Amino acid sequence: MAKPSTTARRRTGKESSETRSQLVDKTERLIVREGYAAVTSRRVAIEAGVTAPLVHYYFPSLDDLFVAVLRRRAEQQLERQARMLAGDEPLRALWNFHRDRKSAAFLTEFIGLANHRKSIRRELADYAERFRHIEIGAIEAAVTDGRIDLGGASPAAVHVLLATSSRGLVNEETIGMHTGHEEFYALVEDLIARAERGGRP
Amino acid sequence: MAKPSTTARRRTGKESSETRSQLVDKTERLIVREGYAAVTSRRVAIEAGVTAPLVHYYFPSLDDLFVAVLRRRAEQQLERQARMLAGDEPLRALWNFHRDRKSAAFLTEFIGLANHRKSIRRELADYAERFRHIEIGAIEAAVTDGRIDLGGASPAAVHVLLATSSRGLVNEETIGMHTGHEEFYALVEDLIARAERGGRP
DNA sequence: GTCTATACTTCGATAGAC
DNA sequence: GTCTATCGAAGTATAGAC
Repeated sequence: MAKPSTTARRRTGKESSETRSQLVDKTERLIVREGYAAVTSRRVAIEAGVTAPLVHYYFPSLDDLFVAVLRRRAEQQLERQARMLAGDEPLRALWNFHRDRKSAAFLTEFIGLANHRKSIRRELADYAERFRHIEIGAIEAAVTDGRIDLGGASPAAVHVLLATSSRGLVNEETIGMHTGHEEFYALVEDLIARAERGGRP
Repeated sequence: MAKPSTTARRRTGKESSETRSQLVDKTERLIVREGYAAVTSRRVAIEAGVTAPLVHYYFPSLDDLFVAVLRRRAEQQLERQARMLAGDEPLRALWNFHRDRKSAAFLTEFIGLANHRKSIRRELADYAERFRHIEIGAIEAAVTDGRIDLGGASPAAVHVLLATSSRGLVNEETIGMHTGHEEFYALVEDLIARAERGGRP
């Protein structure tokens, strides 16, 4: 992959532009379906039915485009997350939230991107920490209210368990792995059911 | 990234070649340090101190190079795995084995690669399933022998938990996330200690 | 077995017309 | 706001000399 430049530009499209929004749409699709390496200004342009220079008009560098995709998706997910956590069963809600295939694929690609692009790493880590703090807070609140009982386990630890394993499972399924998955799902179901009916073993 | 060709070649370097081995070495390093997107025939050639066409002499396409790297690493890991599982504490051994930063980074990159390259997907899934079956077998044997007690949990489920969460934790650490990690490590330590001293809660 | 030379493609990005 | 035209760099891969 060629090195992106860091030069500033004079003209840049407005955030409110419909075309700009379309470019972000198509890029997000491309990332989820074919991976971040499939994202080139030419390819995005074709998908959106415009020309490559127009992509650079809105996003001077490809990193700017990646960051825009990340921000939009993260803000949407923060809203979904808030609705999700409003319910009465935070553990089950979280588990289903993280098991979403598109979310897992999206996050996997951005972790890969972040591994060698500093500007994306900072942005991704900030968002991911925000999500985590909110979700841990929801679990803690449910424990305090007596709605769930983790049997003494730390809410933070339980959250890390659900978040990392769900992503891992989806990754494995994507490449065709299945061994142990059914058993693991049963284990998580059991843990959630146990916590939500009061923590008796 | 440009499309690799699938054309066959007439001449190809021998597996025993020292140069070939160096190319696989440098590529592995590159993948772990900078990600699979950093692997190009020119870049690998520079790292190994040879010319780009020589890379194509040994590996007609870049996919062939990736597969060679995967196979060599997997075979080395199968040997390490066997030594690891020969000990008396299979759960702790597995946990440390999977927590290895290089292994986690390597696997993360290949999962990303496998998501959009069929030949690599098959190869990776086959190896990963081999690893998993062997490790589940070791856990099952320890349960049967009475060396550990999982409290009724499935060995397969426990293995999936350790394997996926360890990889996820390393990924998160790499981009600078830490929230909940300490608590999660404590949780896993507790689970392992409990299982290895006989399963009492 | 290794290298030079090179064909050909695609990339990110820019200038400037419309 | 969108386009055509284009630059220079980098990509995969091959042919053929040594």
